Amino acid sequence: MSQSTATEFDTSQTRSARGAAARANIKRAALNVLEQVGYHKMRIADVTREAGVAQGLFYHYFKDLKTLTIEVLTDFANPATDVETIEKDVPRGDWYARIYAHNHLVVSSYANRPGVMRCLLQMADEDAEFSDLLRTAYREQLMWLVKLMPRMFPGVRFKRGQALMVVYSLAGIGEGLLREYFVNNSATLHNSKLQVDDITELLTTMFYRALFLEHPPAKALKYTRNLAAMAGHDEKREL
Amino acid sequence: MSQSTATEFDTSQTRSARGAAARANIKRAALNVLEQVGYHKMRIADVTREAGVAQGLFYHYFKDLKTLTIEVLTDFANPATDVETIEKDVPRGDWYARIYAHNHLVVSSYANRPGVMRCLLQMADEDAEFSDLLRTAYREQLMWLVKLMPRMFPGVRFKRGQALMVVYSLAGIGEGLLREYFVNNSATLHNSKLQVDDITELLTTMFYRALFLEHPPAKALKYTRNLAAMAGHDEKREL
DNA sequence: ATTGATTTTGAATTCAAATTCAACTATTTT
DNA sequence: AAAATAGTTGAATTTGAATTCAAAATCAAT
Repeated sequence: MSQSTATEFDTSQTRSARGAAARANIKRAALNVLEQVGYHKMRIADVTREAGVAQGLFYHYFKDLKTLTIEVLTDFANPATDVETIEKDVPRGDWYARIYAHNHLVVSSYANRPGVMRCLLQMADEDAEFSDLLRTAYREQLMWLVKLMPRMFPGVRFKRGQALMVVYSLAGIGEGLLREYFVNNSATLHNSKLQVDDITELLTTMFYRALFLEHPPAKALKYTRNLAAMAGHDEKREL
Repeated sequence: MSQSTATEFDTSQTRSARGAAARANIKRAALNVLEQVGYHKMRIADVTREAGVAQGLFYHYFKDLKTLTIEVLTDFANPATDVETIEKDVPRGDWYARIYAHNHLVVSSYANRPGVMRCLLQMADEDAEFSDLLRTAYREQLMWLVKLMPRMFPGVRFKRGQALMVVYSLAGIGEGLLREYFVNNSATLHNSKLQVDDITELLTTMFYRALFLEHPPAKALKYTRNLAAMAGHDEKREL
């Protein structure tokens, strides 16, 4: 419910520029604390210490930690939802590039702010309203593909809701891996020292393969080009 | 740290069958509470009320909520990790059936105890040791496939760690969908009224497609047979 | 430079929930 | 059936953190 941008006034909010700055300062501090310790371990004292203000000031600007956190996380997540921006450099009809662009945004977010990404999940798990917000945004992101599926594959007579289910399953390709790689910092996965680009490429490749039953065009690939030969199902090689 | 099975004695644990029963009763109650309200909202009073005992009794058997929860969740998750059992009905070399069997277990768990599945994630997020436990088990599950990849696809020269990354990305196919479908009870997804079997089939199909660049054998399919035609990338149909 | 509004402080208070424990009950042993 | 041991109760206490608030500091306007 609370609004998205930084400087507005809403009864309990700021009356002057000074106040707005103080309020923003607390939000900045909160983002740091969230990144470091996560939502459940965060305390009001942590935030005010990080902000360098007295504990009581917190209540001048925010109702409670949850309200503050939701506001901070909403600010953080909002830019990510603008499909226009995401696809701005994508050539028309270049599906690989299009999927890549979407994935790149997510992978970057995980790479840059793993702690905050973790908090998005924590808060979605905590608060139904915030959960809806995120899930709706997520679904919107997927809808362009869902709507296209019937035209993309005119030979398929999709069942009710089936295209959506397919896209959701595809969209999951990244989640587990990114969490394991960036949030949990899995030593096993970090054995293969990968950059954001490599990971994005991997996810996009797998997505593309499941969607089109084709490996993406070789010219677009670096890290996964060698996987083009990963195909066919040789009955003779069992076990 | 704490051990897995129900009836042992470990200083603070039971000295008689009666005690063992009381202890088990509290665990049973805890599982119910976890299913209903989740870990973060669970209170000791909730558990003892559900168990029908006084609050003080809790401390006779458990150190704190976290210890109890980890024990309960470990009991819950353990049966799921036995690869032998999972694959017992799978014909040798039937990859579709093999992947299906693994997926079926996960989908069933989500369908039967969505709340507890949610708690697994909550606790993994909360406690590093438990997180390691789950993640290690998860990785072990994936390893059979990882180890097989080089023989499966002799034409591919895998880079260091690449097979693992590929398998992790595939394994993620289900996660987001299952969470959305069962934990969040997404109205949008529930539009297509699906059974456990259908969902398992969908996930398996997508997994199979990304892995082999082939649609699974039609005879194995019901819900996703129509998706076989979802293939090829027709350059002419843009937008 | 005085006034009035806004911001800031930090110690005191409140609060929800965990934790303790002395007394009580049930069961087993001798 | 008395004694010893184990299990159980629930009211009283402790804990840790949120919340309040009277007083102090800052700032903008006249």
